Amino acid sequence: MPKVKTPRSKPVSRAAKPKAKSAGKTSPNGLLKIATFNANSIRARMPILLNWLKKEKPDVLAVQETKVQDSEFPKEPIEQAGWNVVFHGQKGYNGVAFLSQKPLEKVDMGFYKQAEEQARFITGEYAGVRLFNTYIPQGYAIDSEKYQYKLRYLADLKKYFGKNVPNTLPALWMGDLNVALTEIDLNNPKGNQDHPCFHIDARNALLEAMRGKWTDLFREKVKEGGHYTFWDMRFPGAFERNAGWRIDLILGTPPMVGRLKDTWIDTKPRGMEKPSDHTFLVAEFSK
DNA sequence: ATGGTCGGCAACCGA
Repeated sequence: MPKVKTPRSKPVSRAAKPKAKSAGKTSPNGLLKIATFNANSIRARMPILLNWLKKEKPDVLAVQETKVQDSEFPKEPIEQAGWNVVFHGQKGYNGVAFLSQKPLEKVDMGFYKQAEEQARFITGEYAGVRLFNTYIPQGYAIDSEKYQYKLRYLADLKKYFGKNVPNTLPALWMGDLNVALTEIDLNNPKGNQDHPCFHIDARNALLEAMRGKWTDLFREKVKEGGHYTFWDMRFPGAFERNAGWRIDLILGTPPMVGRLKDTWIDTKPRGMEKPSDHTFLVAEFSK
């Protein structure tokens, strides 16, 4: 297959933009800045997380795979750094959180009853925008029960959104969706037809959950491939070769598509501390 | 690359 060799730092990187947004805690450009990050353990990623917040000052950061039960969640260092935080997790696996400048309102831990599903979903409202933060099951293998669980989870979310999110509501659905929607959203589409994150049933399940309601905001602005948010750590040099996947997404309802000003994948935090396998995705909206 | 590396947590599971 043709290898898409895109230098990670070139397009859509923060470095290419004028640096005028660094003073004060609130973005001086007056935009609503929303971000998402799969931390793969929030405790292991605390330095990179706090550095990033200090530098980027988003209004809200959605975090997935916190991998910590609520009693062990590192609430104090986050609050001492000046951020509000709500979270829900379980021991060792999954777990989601919102870090925000102002407290979120109407926070709800989930629509499911089981602990695992609850640890994959959190919602709240910020500045009149309803936010959904999900960690979609990875699926393990397409012939496994875990894959069926993934498809079911996406089908259940579709129902939930159908009931709770009218298209006129300003809303964002973000997180680790664990699905690359099209061939340009992963480095090796031909070799991953049967991968649980690219298999046609997973793609269709996410498309179905999105249909008529949710727009992939990064793809709305950036039409070329080669921009990824995840690189599998098990493949040596995956990051350097840009052998990645765009599976972390920020989706918006029509009002938020209209308000979208900019969106980018931040490659700069890598190397600051221990590297992680996912990186930050950001979107800015008019208020 | 039919591989390998992390993180959690204490033997392997999950990504």
